[in-house]
Amino acid sequence: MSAAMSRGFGRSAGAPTLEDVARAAGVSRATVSRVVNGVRNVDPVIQDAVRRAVAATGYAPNRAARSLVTRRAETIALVVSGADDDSPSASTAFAGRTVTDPFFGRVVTGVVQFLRPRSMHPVLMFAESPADRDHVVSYLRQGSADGALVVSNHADDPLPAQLAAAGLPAVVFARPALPVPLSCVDLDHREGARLAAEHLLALGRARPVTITGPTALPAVQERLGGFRDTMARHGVTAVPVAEGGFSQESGEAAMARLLARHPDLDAVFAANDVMAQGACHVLRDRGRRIPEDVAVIGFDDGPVAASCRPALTTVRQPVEDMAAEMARLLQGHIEHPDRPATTVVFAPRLVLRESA
Amino acid sequence: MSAAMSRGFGRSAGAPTLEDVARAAGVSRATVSRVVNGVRNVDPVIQDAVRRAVAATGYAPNRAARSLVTRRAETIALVVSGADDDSPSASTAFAGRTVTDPFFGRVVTGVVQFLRPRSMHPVLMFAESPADRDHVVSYLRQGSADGALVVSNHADDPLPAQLAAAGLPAVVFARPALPVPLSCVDLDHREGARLAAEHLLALGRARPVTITGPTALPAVQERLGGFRDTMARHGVTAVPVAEGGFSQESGEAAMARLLARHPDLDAVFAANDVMAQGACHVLRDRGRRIPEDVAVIGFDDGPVAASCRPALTTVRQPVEDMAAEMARLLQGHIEHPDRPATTVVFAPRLVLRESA
DNA sequence: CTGAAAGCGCTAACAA
DNA sequence: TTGTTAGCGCTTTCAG
Repeated sequence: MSAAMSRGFGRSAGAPTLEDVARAAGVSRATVSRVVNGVRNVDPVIQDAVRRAVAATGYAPNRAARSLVTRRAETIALVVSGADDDSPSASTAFAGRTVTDPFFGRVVTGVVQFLRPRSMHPVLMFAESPADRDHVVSYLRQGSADGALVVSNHADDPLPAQLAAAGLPAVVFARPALPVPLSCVDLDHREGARLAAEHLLALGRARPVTITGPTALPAVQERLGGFRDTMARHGVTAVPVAEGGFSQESGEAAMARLLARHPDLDAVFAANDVMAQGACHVLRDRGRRIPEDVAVIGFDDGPVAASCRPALTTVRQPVEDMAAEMARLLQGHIEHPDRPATTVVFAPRLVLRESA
Repeated sequence: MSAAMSRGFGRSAGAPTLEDVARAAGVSRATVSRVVNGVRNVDPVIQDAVRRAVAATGYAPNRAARSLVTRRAETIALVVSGADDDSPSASTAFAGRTVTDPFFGRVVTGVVQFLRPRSMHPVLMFAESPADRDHVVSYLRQGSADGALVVSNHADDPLPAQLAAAGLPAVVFARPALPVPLSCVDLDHREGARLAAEHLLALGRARPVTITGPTALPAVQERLGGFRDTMARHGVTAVPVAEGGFSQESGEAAMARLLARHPDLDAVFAANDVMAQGACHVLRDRGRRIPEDVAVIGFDDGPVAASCRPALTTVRQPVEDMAAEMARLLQGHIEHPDRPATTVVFAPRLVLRESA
């Protein structure tokens, strides 16, 4: 018996390997591998012996070694792709806005909901500069992740196109401004706006205004279009608009402008809950009662909607479901590389609370 | 020239390997490896040739292969470890609460702040059941990640102990209820509570009450202790207490109870901002003006603190800095396995806004 | 049904 | 300074 063997399982330090388990069970590496990976055609008796040996040695398969041969990382990247940030503090500020955004938390929730049962976990990445985007691409090309889930908060984010060009599996949240040959999940924004408009109309409001998000976003355009069209169809031809940036401050500013120009407004449709909340603050400060004097409807139904006062009536976007669907689509593309890109559109729902 | 070689770089499909680059540059694999990894002692001229070949072939180093030999995943796990969930919907509900919690977003922000410059990315994991925790441990033992950053929201989370027992590098956010030989970052909770108490005292409030978090948490105990001690030192001997669960609803309920028993209260110190917000709602509904009739102070200084009305005066916890420090500590433990565990305590700061 | 053997792509001694 | 070589631990034909 060699010195090495007399040391026990052949290694004094380091984790036990297949080799160690094989020796302990008195079989070959191949057999242990088959048992560990649940491949059929293994004698139950041997199977048992192997399992015992695995437990005895405390064996854990080495992921790198496995990936090297299977060519699968069993990991996917969840990329938050923001606008290019030109500010000097870019490196420290980065996606703080986004990460703190409850919307992001809901996306994570949905993605994890799908991944967890499959024992997979997302790698979080932020891309806000050309260098970041290249990094994401090379991360995937290195095989560190099998595919990417992209959530952009910028209208013409170049990342989806880069990913598509590199032939990497990816799925996008919300249809990009420029069409890209990638699968994506989206909401029927027009329908959401219609829901809001009809509710306001049913409430008898005839002087509505709307606070939009950055108009470069297709989603923003559709919400605006859907709202106006529905109002027009019911005889309300002019709907004053103020553009916001999805932040509470921008919502406050937009509301203030709208109030100055249209003091007689009786309803507000904001492109997201956070801006709606900002609008509520301004409205209250100006002495308007909500919903008596002014009805307010938000969009998203994020955590703030229920926790602010008055609680927000809003158009719910099933973000968790959408995110889970993204993960499902991505898995499909990873397993079937030539599956064509598809778009899955979700239906919004009006959630009635106190503000309208 | 062989058929294989005439096909170009030797492979009709698959990503280019070191071998391909070496051939294109007319050098050995080892040299290419040195250039790619920035190792010195390589002739500048050759270095250039290699770089050119890398660009020409579109080479990207295979992470699995590298990890296999370096024994480093260059990845760390960010684990959100919740209480065991017994509800039937556990698998779908999981850490939704936590992920949507802005606190979590701040942790991610801080961790990424440290990791990003190092081109590393965190893998998100949730652990809420014994099975989940075992999974986290085996994930690390497989070498999928080099270490773990643990954020528990449960007093006696067994995960830190499991990690320590397995000898895996890990750092914990907030000192665990049971001492564990792991590094951790924490806040000086007593000091934070002292800050709040002194401010209330300076405001002339003499009938304060406090809404705590789950009292099993050491942090909660210290905030309570610090608040009471400071009050006592200034002659306020009895401070009514109501226990909450960190949620807005629990804050509302606690406030209602307190109000019923002590209608003459003139100040509230809540263990977090969310409960403080809930308290404000109840106070307002009962006709109390804030801060004129009742001064309210929260804890954390999360996103809600600034966005609710009245904006919350609160004790700021530098979560981002703490999270970044966690990552830094973890890196130290990964690179120097026998470095002893340490605890880094951060100082809180009082942020004055409108509520007190 | 099981074992032997050939790599996956890369790094790191060790030679030259 | 550069090349040669030996694996890292695993999966997977291919024989038996």
